[in-house]
Amino acid sequence: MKPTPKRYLVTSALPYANGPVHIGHLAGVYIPADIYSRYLRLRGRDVVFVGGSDEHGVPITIKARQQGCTPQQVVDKYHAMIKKSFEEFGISFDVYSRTSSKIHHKTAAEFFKKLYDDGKFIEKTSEQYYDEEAGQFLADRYIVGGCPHCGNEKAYGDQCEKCGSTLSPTELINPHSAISGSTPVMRATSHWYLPLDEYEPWLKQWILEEHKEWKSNVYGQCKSWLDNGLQPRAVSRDLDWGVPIPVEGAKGKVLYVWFDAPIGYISNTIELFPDGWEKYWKSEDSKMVHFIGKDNIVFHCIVFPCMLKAHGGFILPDNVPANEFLNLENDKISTTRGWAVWLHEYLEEFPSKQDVLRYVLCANAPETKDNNFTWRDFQERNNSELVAILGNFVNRAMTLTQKHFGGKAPQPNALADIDNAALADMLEVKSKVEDNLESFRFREALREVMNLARTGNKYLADTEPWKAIKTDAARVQTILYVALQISASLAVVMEPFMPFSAKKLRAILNADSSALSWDALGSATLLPAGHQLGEPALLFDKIEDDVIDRQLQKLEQMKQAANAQAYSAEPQKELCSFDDFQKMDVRIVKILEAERVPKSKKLLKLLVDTGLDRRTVLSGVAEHFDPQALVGKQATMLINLAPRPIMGVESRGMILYAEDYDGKLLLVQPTGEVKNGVKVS
RNA sequence: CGCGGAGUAGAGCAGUUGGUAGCUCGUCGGGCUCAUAACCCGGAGGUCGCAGGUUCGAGUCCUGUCUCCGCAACCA
Repeated sequence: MKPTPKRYLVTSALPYANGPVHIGHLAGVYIPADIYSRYLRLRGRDVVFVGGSDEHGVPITIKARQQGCTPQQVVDKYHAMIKKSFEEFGISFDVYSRTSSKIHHKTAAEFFKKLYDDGKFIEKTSEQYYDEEAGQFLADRYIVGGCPHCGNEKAYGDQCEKCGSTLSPTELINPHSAISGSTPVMRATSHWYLPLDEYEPWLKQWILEEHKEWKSNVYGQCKSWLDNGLQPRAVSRDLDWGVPIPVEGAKGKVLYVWFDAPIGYISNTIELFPDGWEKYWKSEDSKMVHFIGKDNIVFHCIVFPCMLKAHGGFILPDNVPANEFLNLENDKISTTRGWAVWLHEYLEEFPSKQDVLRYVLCANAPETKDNNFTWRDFQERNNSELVAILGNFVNRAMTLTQKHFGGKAPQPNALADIDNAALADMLEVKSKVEDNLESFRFREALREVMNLARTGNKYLADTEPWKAIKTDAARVQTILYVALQISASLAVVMEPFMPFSAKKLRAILNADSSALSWDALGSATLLPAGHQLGEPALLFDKIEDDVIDRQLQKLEQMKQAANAQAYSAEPQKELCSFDDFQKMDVRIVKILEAERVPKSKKLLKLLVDTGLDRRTVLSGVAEHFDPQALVGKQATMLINLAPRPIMGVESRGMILYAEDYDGKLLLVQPTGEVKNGVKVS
């Protein structure tokens, strides 16, 4: 067992400031990080919880171009939105800053300079595509062209999404810039690289040997990268938005965001403690924990530690409890497809229900695997857990005390076994919650909180004070005293998870947080006899079906709106001659048989009657059609396309489909049945 | 055979070092009536993706296999 650290440095992934934050961000990163930080503070530990917006990188410049504003305006807008959302949800950052800040630019530049001066980088020159019209080098993703493998016209510079093959920009046929549409030219540019490969032996020792306790998803992911061998990574880019490279001859170059962003953790700590930041970052008795999502594992477990190591003098993360992803209604959360629950909108529709969402997202957090958020589950957990178990218990204890003892905690008498058992359970909750939180098992910790409320309900059901009051008021004094102690303990233990409701409960109990300290959690004297309780109120309210139905409708509408908005008819291709057209022999054919090609995801093997012969055609549409649904249908086919073997089967022609805006495929058919083999011209 | 993660009751999820399969919701039956038709007890429901193997004993370890998710442009 390691000694208790002197201080903690808790970081949470910097959200990218090109959009608002949604429930996935909250569940994966910010709620666990906040619970952890709040818990540590309650235990009196020295903790600094660092957050901030990541505001550099190409996508922000693209967004600015699209919206006709400056990148700074884009990040100003989203930074403000994101920051506000976090505040409203009680994410208790000690500092929430941004990477466009002066301090960050200075810190990141100095960090780079130190590594540069110490000779930690290697410099390489390469040829890259340059967009002369936009006046900038193009990231792979922003070069579009024909896929050399499948002929897809809209393949990206790094990958063709149609056939799935990995590409490099130079392979594209007729490449053009996604920014200006112009044809890019090759131009030489030099960049600095961080030779990650040189750190491999050290990383293997540090992670694979010394951090076997990391979560399996994190450890496994790291092991995979290390086993595959690391490559040097460019730390600079040709771009005008970011932290300028602070060396001679680097005009027009900025730090690559992956290098720049994690330094934001340091910058933001400096902003908070200009004089005292170093002890958090450079003292071996500090413990650093990074809260991130699974997509960020490589940066926080491999790249950033290498940067810190190369720089020297910094501590390394003690743990990186990365979460998996949260799905929404069985579908991947996606900004572009409009499939998300945005925090700022949630608060408009569920005012002062931050804790309900905090509760649901923590109880169902994707700690070990991707999980699913559904509005029905949200309603269910609110109604049958928060309302029926937690809120109801507190309310029972309160109303009984109100009714029989004028709202004052009664004097307890001799404790029976059942009282002692309840108090013992209550005391145990403290160590259970602590153990779980220390090892990042947040959902389990939260379950212990709810179990305490369940214990309370059972205690009341077993002791039946409403009956006992008729015969033995002295006994009821003890019972309600115990029930009130459990309520008070709940107020304490809820605090990290549901800070708003904890505060409300303290008001109901008329006790402040100094009386209800974490150290006193589980104590049988949290509310002394004679203590005057506050005004009774309900902790949580039921959520009705119609409210949930409205959310479901809204999601559906957003999705459709996003799809419709994303659609615009493609521009006309360059002119072709009548001769070119005449070369194509397009016919109406009938599909006779259809079956899936074994081992393939997308391919269907079709037998068609062309009127001339019967032949086999392959079609990459298995994800869109049930083979049987195609049998017997007429279709339009290019019959003189050069035969081509695909996965060992020769395809002789191509069936034509119309692709709707939402990606759905439709057969192209004549409006009535015609003879097989008639020409389309 | 690219790599990693995951596949456990109707649904959503736990199962830390191998030792009689759990939790929440739902469902069925009973109890209670202080409580936001809330609470408490009990029952039914799983061959732990599939097939082998190691072991006295495996959801838990090993091998093979199927399915889903993710994978260093961006994205938690």
